[in-house]
Amino acid sequence: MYSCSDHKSCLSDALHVADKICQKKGLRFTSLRKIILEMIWSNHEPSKAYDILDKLKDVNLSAKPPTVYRTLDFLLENGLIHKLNSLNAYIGCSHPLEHNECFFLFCQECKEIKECCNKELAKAINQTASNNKFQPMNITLEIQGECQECTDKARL
Amino acid sequence: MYSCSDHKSCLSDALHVADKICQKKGLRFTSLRKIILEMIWSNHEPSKAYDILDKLKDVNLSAKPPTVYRTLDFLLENGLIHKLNSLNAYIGCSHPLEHNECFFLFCQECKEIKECCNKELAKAINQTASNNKFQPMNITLEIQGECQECTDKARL
DNA sequence: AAATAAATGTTATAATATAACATAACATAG
DNA sequence: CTATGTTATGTTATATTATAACATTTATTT
Repeated sequence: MYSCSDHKSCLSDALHVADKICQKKGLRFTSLRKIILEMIWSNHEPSKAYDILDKLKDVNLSAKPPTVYRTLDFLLENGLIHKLNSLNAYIGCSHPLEHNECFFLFCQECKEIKECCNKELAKAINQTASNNKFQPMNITLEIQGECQECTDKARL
Repeated sequence: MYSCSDHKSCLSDALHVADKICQKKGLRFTSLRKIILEMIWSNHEPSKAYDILDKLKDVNLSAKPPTVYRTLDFLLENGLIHKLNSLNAYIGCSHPLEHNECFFLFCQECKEIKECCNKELAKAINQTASNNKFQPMNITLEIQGECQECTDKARL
């Protein structure tokens, strides 16, 4: 699904923005936090907590589940990653600076995730909530399906 | 959130429709399936698998996790219940006969769920997917927040 | 340099879910 | 009605995801 012409810059941008955000908020972007964010950004596929743990053990023998989950919590709280509830997995946030509701397209073929923040859609969702006299606080919208590239490939 | 004036009929309707659907599809609405669907419909709150298991043990000493999960799978496959991914919980489907995309409002105060099938919103979601050249197959939309009643109560 | 706060280490366990194989109940063809 | 195949349930074991609670280390502030 993805055509990030240069994933290296994709990754380094993410780390740079994370650093910036932490500075701004007076938070510490420790090496553990950086390493885990780096792992999550190693590709555009969602990362599983225990896969992160396994990789982390290569550099940090003493890594254990709380090591990972605490760090994921930190990254989640600060909008640097998102949790995909339908997959029990985590993905880097593609625009942590300009944030509001955002939605996910997950291709079941190539396993890649695309984050899409669409104001029209956000409006429609808020409208639905308000029609139901409901005050939305947290929205999970995850669309599973097939991306164009994979559909095309299947046709060959 | 809910004002089903008569929950007994709410429940019996659900069981009746489930029976009808199984008959139509040539499936067996066994007593285990019926009991579990009944438990899920005992209120409008999402049910957790292991809570169902605990209750089930009162009537079926030998119940074990697969007993519950297999039955949940059956009910899910046949559109009689939905899984709420953001809660790891299950809720009865309020209109299993006329089905397409449906969305959920979960009140964090009273813990009740309202299923809302809104064609406008479904259209907006499909539009977003199609803008991204994406073929949607399965949509998870779960809105957490506060319902009117709970907001009002908090104001007292 | 001491006191405080924040981050990480560590042990244990909780909560959610599935794989694999055994047995029982039901459906149906002969 | 009974042998046979199929569907459902029982059973054992284990995988996966996540958190609680307390100890230690590292950083920050006084």
